Amino acid sequence: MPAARPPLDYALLGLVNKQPAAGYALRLIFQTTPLGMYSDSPGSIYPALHRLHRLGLVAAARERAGRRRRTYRITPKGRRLLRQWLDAPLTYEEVASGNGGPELRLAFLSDCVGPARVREFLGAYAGVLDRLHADLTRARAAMGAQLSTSATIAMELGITLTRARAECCRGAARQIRTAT
Amino acid sequence: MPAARPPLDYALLGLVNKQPAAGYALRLIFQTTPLGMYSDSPGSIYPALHRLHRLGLVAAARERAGRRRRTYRITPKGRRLLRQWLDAPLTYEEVASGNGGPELRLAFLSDCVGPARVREFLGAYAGVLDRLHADLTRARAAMGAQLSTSATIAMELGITLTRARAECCRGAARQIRTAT
DNA sequence: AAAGGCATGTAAGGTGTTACATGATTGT
DNA sequence: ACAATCATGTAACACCTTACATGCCTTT
Repeated sequence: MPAARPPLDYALLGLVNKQPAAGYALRLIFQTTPLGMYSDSPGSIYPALHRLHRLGLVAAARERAGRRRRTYRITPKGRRLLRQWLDAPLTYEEVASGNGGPELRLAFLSDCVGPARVREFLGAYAGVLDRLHADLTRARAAMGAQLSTSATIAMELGITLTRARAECCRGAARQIRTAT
Repeated sequence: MPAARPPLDYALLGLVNKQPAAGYALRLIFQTTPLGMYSDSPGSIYPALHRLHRLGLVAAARERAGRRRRTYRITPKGRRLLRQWLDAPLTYEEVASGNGGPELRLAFLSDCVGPARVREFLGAYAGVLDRLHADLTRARAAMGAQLSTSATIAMELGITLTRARAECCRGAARQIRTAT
């Protein structure tokens, strides 16, 4: 199996999979959507596209007409890697780490798999979130009174949002179920 | 003003500010609390402590009795930097970037400032979240139908959680207000 | 013709990750 | 004595950030 790539690579791969695009257009997407958590600066996007190209995950094409521009599209190899990343089971660590990994995968899921898999993913996500919620609740009980006021608030915030996230996932999964 | 430090440095600074601790104990904290979003591996914690020491933000002390261990405590200079980081106004970018910056600051806030400032921070956070919520809602409307099913779900998830976060903040702020 | 946005690129520096390595202390 | 845990450290590598740099195209 190929080596794991950084999140930015998967974000780019997912975007060019949906539709071929140039670096600048991808930067704009990062600036104007909730994907804003990723870089958006030329110093990270262009090197990332170069290494995706070097790895054979995307193909580059110069455009003749108009502006000097390099359009990238995904290759079969890139599509395989993307698919593999999307198919990987959700781990507790991935969810607990709190980087947007699961959401990123969710964003691209429908471009590669059917609604059944999306529903399964949402169910798994909700399940892991339940476990995380239980652990956080336990941790809060253990730390109890030694937390400061604002630390307690931060903790409660984390717990509440974990629960809300799980409920959102279940709600979305139900909608998919009824729509199928 | 001193240069901005990476999030891990502030996390460590906030922890040793509350109570002096050794590297290993700090690692355990990262492993067992919602701070788990930060490293926890020896290869990141120890170098981070070394550079905090080099910068004069923490002081190190070998323990004579028992295990070979190096306990770190915050210095006045470190406390100033921590305070400055906590006092900095919340920016839209900090909130939108979606790394846990605001929550990290919140976690340590009560160790340095009074409840009035905590309340103010929560209010500001809620306000920025409202703006972010409006922008996300607008972005969803703009992208509209060109999103896939799962991408729509991811988008809705982000919007819903942004709102939930704002409500949590307001709820917490109210509790502080009544408790004062 | 000038200005502003489009479009890409690179270099330096710091930082996180992974893997490896060492040794002391405690428990059994 | 042995194992597990405590406790720290380093080296290689890839990555991101920042800053700088270039030039074309479109608009005014």
